Amino acid sequence: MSKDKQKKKIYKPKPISGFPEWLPEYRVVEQQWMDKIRAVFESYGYCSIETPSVEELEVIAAKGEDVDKEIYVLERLQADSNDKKDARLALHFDQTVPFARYVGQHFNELTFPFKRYQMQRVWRGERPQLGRAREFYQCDIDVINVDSLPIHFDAEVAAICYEAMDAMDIGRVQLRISNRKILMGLLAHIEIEDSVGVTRIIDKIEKIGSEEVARILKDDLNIPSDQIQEVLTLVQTKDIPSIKALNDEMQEGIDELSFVLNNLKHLPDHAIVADLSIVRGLDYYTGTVYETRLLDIPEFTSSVCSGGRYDDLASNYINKKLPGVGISIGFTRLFEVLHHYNHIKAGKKSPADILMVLPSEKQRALASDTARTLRNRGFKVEMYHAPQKIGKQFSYAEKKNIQYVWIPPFEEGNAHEVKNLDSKTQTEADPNDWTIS
RNA sequence: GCGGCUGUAGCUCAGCUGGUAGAGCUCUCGGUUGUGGUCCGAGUGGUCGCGGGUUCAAACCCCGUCAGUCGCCCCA
Repeated sequence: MSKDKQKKKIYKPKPISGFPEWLPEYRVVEQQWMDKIRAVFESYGYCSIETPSVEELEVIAAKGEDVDKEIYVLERLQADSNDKKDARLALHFDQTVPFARYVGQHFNELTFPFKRYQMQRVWRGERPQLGRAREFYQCDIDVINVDSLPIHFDAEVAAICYEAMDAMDIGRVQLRISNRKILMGLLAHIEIEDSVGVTRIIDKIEKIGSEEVARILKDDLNIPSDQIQEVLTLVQTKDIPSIKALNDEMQEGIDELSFVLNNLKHLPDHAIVADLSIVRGLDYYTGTVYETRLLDIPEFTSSVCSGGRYDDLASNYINKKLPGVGISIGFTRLFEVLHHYNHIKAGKKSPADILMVLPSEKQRALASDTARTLRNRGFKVEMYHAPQKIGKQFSYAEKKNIQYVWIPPFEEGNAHEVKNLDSKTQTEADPNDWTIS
């Protein structure tokens, strides 16, 4: 062994911005949350599917040029010069598009209405910020049907997502619900052409205020003042039944939204609110739209759970009309934001219930047998890795948040003992009938 | 992709108007014989983001570059 001073070249590890990872004590919480979401989704009979991380670029890019710049494409480091260009693969940037493709592809094998959930990572090449990553988990739940889909599903998916978030102990959340037909109906009635442009500005009303919205609509889009007033008045109305429909589209939107709200009456008061300023950009949404706020973290104003209804998302892939409605829980966003504001209590660093002390090499077989007995009885038991000083073994248990330290007899004929590190009590114990008290 | 701010130990940071690096926490070991969190002691750990320039001398000044971060666009 030479004592050379020359150091090994170390590549200094650093986090990759936008690609979050967690220490064990937070990862365990992340998994618990996912389990809870899954349990709630399944309690309503939604099944799980998983699609590949990649889709053909053509499938993904179908959504429009605006998202193009956010798409990561997959490429081998040394691509052959004769690789086909038209079969490029790209990482999916949401789960709705892959879902639509999936339904189109497996149409004949699925039972409709098809209700599924999907909890996977998605990738977007954006500038990362708090609550905005480049690789993140979404928990999508959608229902899709042939020809038409009953409106009560619009209420059901909202109720499911509320229940799922409520199960995670993340404080109060509020779903804000709107129906695009109401605003679009008005815009059509007053003959505003650029509905996409208008809705995009309206979407910012809470962030920049109604005066600023009015100014932009006037200065940038040349909308007449009286029309702006009409739009702003509508968008700030909280009392849906009081709205006067100016055409069929508006009436339809009002009816649908009222129905959805009525079907969510069983939820707590703060949980659901109508908000006509929610329009969700220029998406494929055609009716109900949702956003969700964390009421206990007012500093964070972005939505943590959004979605809506779409008329025929899969029409690109199959010659059928397949309307659907769905919501996506922004899992990583939720987790990151709550972690940032210290709303997440760290979990245990180890899943083990018990640390089995290894008194000496001679007692390894005994310790190992005892551990096996306890495992067979359902306990999670970690064997200490070396016959080191007992103090060291205790401090290891302490550091890993393992509550019980099991001490096998140091000498034959003596009793086993267990110490509870929380209560500091130590008692004799039999591995065949000991229980956590 | 565009604009503001920031890059010193694993983490949080100090380092005065340029004189070749420090603290706290973490981590490792020790404070004797079979018992953890506290306390005490010691130790490991830094091409001062990277490259160039000015200077006798640069963590500090200048230029460039990269990265991070906040805001915008957009969105979960």
